[in-house]
Amino acid sequence: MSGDHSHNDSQIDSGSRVNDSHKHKDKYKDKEHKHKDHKERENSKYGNSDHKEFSEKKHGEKERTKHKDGSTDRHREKDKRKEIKPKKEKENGFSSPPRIKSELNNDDVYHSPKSLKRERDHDETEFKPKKIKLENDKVDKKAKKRKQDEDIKPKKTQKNKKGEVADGKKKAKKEPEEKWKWWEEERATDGSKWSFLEHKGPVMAAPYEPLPSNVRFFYDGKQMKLSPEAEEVATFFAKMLDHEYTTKDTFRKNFFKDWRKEMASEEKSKITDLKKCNFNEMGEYFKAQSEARKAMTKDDKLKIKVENERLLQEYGFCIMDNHKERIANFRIEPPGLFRGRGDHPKMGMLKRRIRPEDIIINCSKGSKHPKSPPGTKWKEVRHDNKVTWLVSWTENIQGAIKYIMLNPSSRIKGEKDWQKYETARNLKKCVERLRNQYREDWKSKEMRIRQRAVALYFIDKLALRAGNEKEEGESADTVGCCSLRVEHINLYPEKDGQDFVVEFDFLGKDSIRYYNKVPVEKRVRLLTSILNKHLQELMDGLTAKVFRTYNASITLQQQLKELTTDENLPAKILSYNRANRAVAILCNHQRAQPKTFEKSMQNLQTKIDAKKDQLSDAKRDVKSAKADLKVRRDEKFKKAVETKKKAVERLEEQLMKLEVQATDREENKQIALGTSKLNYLDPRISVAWCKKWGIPIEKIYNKTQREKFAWAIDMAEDDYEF
DNA sequence: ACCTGTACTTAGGATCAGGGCG
DNA sequence: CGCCCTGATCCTAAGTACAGGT
Repeated sequence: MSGDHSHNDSQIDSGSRVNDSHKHKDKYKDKEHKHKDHKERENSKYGNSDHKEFSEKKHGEKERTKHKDGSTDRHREKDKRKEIKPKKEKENGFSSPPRIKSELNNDDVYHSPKSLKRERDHDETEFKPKKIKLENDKVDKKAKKRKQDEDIKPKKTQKNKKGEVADGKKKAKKEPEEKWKWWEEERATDGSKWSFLEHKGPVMAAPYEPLPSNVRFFYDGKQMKLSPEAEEVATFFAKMLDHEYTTKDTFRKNFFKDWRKEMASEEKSKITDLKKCNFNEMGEYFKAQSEARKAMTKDDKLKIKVENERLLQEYGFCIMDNHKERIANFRIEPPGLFRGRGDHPKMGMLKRRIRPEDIIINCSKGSKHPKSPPGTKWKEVRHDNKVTWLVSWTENIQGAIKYIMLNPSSRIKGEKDWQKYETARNLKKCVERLRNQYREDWKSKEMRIRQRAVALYFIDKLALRAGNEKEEGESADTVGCCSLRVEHINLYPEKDGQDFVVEFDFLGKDSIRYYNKVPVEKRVRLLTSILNKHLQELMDGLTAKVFRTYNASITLQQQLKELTTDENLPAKILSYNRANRAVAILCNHQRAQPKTFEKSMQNLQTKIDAKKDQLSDAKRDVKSAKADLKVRRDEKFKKAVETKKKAVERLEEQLMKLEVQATDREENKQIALGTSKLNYLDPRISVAWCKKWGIPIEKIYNKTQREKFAWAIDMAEDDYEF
């Protein structure tokens, strides 16, 4: 932790969220690339009470954006043409080396990638996508089939479309057909998400099993038998006994209030104070259960595994348009106590059991729709092919709708993902124009324009999230760009040798702290709907989040270019991870340092030391073998020398691997790479990199990831340019 | 203009499983 | 061969975006 909380002491005009931006603009402009962004962040999930007060509310107007037809089609047409990009490219070729290397603990050294990335990108000029009509005229390359970047447009057409409804019904053929390449097919253009959909419905939560009678509950020291309803809720609490949640006031209060609602009337009149409740036996019981589970014979474990597999086979797949597709979450969420993240006002509330009567099923009219459990009814069975979900219900804590949808490997998710990256690539083509524009807009005499421009600037430069409005008191107090409040920012005319530094310190999504100091200006206040409306006018399909995708992907591409050296494989992988890490830092993807981190680091160090010892022994052996050889030139000794040398080499390689691993792990202790890899990085960049350097894709993507990115793995060539 | 509801992506932590190791 | 760690998977909360109604 950098522990730098200095922001509180020197309040420079915190009230001036007013725009006097332009004034400093020019200098910023020029020095932008020389400054270093200090980016530090600390994990402060759950906490950080200093962020609590609201000195003001958001306000402002909201606007509606009408546009868009169906949505899917949004990007359709434009995406049709394929283009061949000229190799060129060098995103922003410029220096400002990211010292990814030392980023940790060196807050003043590490330049958050964003700053490097954008200082200038001359793309625009250099980036001239030509829309080449011809099919693969570009035979050049391995005359492969599709060339990387024809945008989302699929070329290999096929009939389907209307025909689907019909054939859909005939049960997808044997299915596991040879890996279906949906990306080679046409997409629907009418806003429909599917033509045929059949599934088995959700797996309901297991019914409550009352505790054995020897597991007792005590109130005020006296044993008390609870009604099953009250007992079930009590077990939820008992299961969390050693979690710190149960010590929090809000949690306890919410829990107790909801618990009492489930009590029978005598229970309710007796049990009036949570502090007098003793759940220990219950807690112990569950602990014992989980111990027992761990200790099960492998036979029993196997049984469970088989059963799970059966469930998966039966409920884990659906038929959508002739293909059997994996469902992501086919189980209904079981009841329990709500665990919000951060300082959530509703933590501890009872998340109630979902009954069939709460559930809406969505499927094809002509399909065999799932039957509700005996004696029950679904709330509704509908046939809406304008949406992708199979099952939905309304959750009782926030009143939000929950859905069962398909796995990321499915066509329906994959297409959308692909489209997302194409939109980001479109942004690449006009990002320079947009940047010039918002810089111009800083000078506008209209406050709204200036605010909008400043917000956009931060979203672009710092990859902040949009910051939708939230209902106060309904969830943790977190913000994004458009909802930042004065107390989240401090302005310093001068700090650490830089002029006009803005210091951000706020809790973002999931109550993850964002802390960063950056030279720049202004303050913001507007609604995301207004911002997005503006963005939409600038580029079809553009919204605030596209900037995150764009900046993440472009940063990866650049960093890979910059960091990859012609070394051994582990070193290359390290480079990849560092490039990935640069993105994760940009996007502020954090994780709690693993509890076992120190220990595992030590273990690794022990291994390294041992390896070093072995190595020096081996080296000594080589020497003595050589000496022997000198004394007596003889095949046998010669061989011995060779063998020993080999051993040294092997050990050196192993040592190097371990050291790389240690470096990687250390640099990564508080950084989560998975989120960006899964959601922000155009997978084609990674695939191309692997191809270019001859690295097996398995080193970068695990099985699940390869499934999700099958489309990219299949289509990207080594020269793919984002 | 404003509000509400819906759909879908993004997110970190909890839990699980299986491979390496003493 | 059981134990320990790690990476994979599961879980579901918390975001973004936009439509539609008034």
